Amino acid sequence: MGQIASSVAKLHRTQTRDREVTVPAILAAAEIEFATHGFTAARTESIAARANVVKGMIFHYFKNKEGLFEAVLERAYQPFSEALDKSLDKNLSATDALLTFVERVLAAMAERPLSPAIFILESIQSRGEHFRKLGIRSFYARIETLLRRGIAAGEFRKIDPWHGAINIMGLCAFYFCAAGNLSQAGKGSDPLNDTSLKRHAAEVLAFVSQGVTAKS
Amino acid sequence: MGQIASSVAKLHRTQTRDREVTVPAILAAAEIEFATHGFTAARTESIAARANVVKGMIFHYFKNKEGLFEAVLERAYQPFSEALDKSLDKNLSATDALLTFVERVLAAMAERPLSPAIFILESIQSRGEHFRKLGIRSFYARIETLLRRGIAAGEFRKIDPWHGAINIMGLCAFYFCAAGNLSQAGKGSDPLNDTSLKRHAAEVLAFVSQGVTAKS
DNA sequence: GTCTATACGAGGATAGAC
DNA sequence: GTCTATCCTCGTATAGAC
Repeated sequence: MGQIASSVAKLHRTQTRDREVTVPAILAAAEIEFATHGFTAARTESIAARANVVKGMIFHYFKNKEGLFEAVLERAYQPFSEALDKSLDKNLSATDALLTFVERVLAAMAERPLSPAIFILESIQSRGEHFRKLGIRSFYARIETLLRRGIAAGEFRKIDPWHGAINIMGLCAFYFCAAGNLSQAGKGSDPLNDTSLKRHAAEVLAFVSQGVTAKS
Repeated sequence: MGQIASSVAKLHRTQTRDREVTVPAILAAAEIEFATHGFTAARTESIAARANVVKGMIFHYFKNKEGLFEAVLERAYQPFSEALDKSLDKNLSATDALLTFVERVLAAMAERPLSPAIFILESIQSRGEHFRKLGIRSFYARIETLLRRGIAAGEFRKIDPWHGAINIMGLCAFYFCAAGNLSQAGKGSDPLNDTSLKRHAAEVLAFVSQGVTAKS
């Protein structure tokens, strides 16, 4: 066998990359693809290319496109769920618990700027079954409970806790979803760079703080 | 020619429906389709079926899918643009102008509950060229100007006008985008019925009002 | 202006070698 | 586990009759 045939054989030889490399690579690539295109418009081929694997691997590890999507959703939801857990466990006043929560949510979004888009896309496309599995229902319900506690304690004004929870999440998330346009519509600086994100966090915290607390 | 052949001929005969019927029907159907699926995942076949016309009509009147999409975007944007125009023209205090604007935006969204989703989807999928044509840039810029005026007058606290504009739009729009899930995640009542929408409007107005005005 | 029929490409998913 | 090759469906867009 000559050198040419040998290197062709090399090209075709199975690369040894185990699950622990391939799966995270696919998940990371899929998050980008789903977050920018939504479920249907996302292309498995693009995901595979970005993850630097072959398309078949997606079906090997996740059965089908939907299985991959659910894995991505679950992975994206975890930081938010944890943010809520951590903020409620401690014995904080309602105000402090809420602001801590918002801070953590914003930090989670800053670390994963695409995750808000995934949830919004899922919401708009109304494939709500996925959300039920993730326990989104209880997510909002727990924010509601926190708000109710603050109202009862006289710390918050008499907002509707359900709408309050939505509005607070909206303040955090909308910026990230609109960032694509904002970068064109707005100023020169990238809305997702560190400086912009810090300012966003500060602005939202101030807005929430002043928006929900009772006038003294 | 027998009766059977005659009625076949009737079935195939051109229906006389002019542009003034067909075009609005297509636009309305397309708004629903694009708002729930986004540009790529939207199906011209579904749009045609919903509009009760034949698929070819879409290409006849709008050249291609993208032409239809732009027409839908333009149609969806108008009410928001008008809401801003009307609120700024009058000689109102910054506070009154802002609250009037928010009220009008919310009314426009209530009337067209899918329009926020269209803009968010457009934003996420970053086809920003469309936005530039619509003048979204100046849209946000004009809200900024209004906020700056209120800050200068001492009516608003020292928020960042750029983030303030985004946050205010986020408070209005997020609810509509999340409505799909909210209906499952939340209470029994439909988040888009009259009662829910009125409450949303009231909650957002209160949140904005208290969130931006300077403490006296 | 409205219809039918169809070309044409894209993309999800599978088979089977290594 | 990884790769190539391929099947098959679906969806945009066009051609051309009426």
